[in-house]
Amino acid sequence: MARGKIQIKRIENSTNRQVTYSKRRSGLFKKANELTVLCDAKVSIIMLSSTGKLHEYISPSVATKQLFDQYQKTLGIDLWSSRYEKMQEHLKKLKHVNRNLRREIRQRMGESLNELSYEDLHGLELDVETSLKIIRDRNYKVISNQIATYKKKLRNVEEIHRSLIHEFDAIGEDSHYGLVDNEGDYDSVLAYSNGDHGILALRLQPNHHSLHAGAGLDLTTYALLE
Amino acid sequence: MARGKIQIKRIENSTNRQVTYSKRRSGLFKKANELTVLCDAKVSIIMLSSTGKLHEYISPSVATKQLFDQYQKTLGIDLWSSRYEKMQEHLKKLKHVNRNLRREIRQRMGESLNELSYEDLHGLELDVETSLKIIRDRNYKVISNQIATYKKKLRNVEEIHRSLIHEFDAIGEDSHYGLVDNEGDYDSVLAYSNGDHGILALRLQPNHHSLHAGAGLDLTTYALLE
DNA sequence: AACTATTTATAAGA
DNA sequence: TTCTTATAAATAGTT
Repeated sequence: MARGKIQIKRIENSTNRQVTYSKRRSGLFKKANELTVLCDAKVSIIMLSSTGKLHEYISPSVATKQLFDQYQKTLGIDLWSSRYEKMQEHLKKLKHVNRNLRREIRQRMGESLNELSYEDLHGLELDVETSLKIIRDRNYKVISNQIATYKKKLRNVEEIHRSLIHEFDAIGEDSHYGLVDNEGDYDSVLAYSNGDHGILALRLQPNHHSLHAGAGLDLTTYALLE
Repeated sequence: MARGKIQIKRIENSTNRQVTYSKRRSGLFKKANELTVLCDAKVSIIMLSSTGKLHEYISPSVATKQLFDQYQKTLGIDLWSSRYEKMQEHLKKLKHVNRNLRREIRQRMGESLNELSYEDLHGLELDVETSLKIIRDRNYKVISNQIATYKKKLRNVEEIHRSLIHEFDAIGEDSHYGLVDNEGDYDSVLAYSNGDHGILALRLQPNHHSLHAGAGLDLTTYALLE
């Protein structure tokens, strides 16, 4: 545009290209700024040079995001926002659900009961009662399974023990005392397994025990099983 | 730039502003295109006029999104994606929390107990027992408050009734029979209020009642109160 | 980065 | 809007 007309085509000389890029870029930005001021417009320019460098112009008082938002809104293009909004909705719903879940737990724990009507409060009581019953049954089953396993193990060991004694007697040896010590251990295991009669009773009449008595019994049982 | 210099400041005349916007816009786009070709650059221009109209220039062979992606990548600027990622993280966390909350509720209801260790199962039992106790106490309190209110109301009515009878007796009239019928209603209300002795007993020894007996009692009480 | 001859953009008017 | 045109501004090539 001066000292000779140029063809609008790629400048092959890399240095020249760089220089022209720099000059024209500032020219473009200046024009953009004038336009912004003169016409009260919002302008965003993003440029990437052939060498990968990035430059941008953005009208004063306009956030790039804001302009892009309007851009999308105007063109109806899904750049990101529709996905973004869907996510936001999803988030909102999840938060709401979580709030409700928390409230339900709190109420099942006996908090925030003021919010409940008579009917709901009563329903909650029945519900928690049922739940407790189920949990107790489960607990009983787990414990009695354990005990059954121990009993079975015990019977096996006793069997082996008896056959060993039988063998020893048949041979007529006197290495007997060492085994008597072990027999003491078997007895204590037997004592544990006898404990389940009490638990069985608990199950058959679970509601005749006070809460703490029941809890205490279970605690003891656990201690025995470990 | 011709036929007189102008100040770079907002053009107040709306028509002139529009015209200038249009002219300069095409000028800017032309320059942008020249820059694109001459320097092998990628350019995106987005403009919003003061009237809200949007125009854009985008270098041939460059998708806007692609350019924005590079823009973000190059500058590391949070256009959307970092916020998007944060949201996604947030969502993930919420979902996780949600899952846990649901599991807790299920377990408090006696489901999915397989996942629990002995200790946890036992802890859960104790926990639900405690919760049930709290809920029962609360239930009792609500009910007894209601009963107290009814009693108070009843006393008022009785008071009025007595004074009425008194007045009638003093006057020596014989409009007595009609009131006897009403007295029957008062008695039945009295019967309700006496029901709370049973609930009091429940509270004092709440664990001596079977679950279903307790529930039944509460149901009856509600029926009476309604 | 500065200069400047020339091209280009454009303000005002039609 | 578009065209015209006098003039301001941009800039290619040079230093």
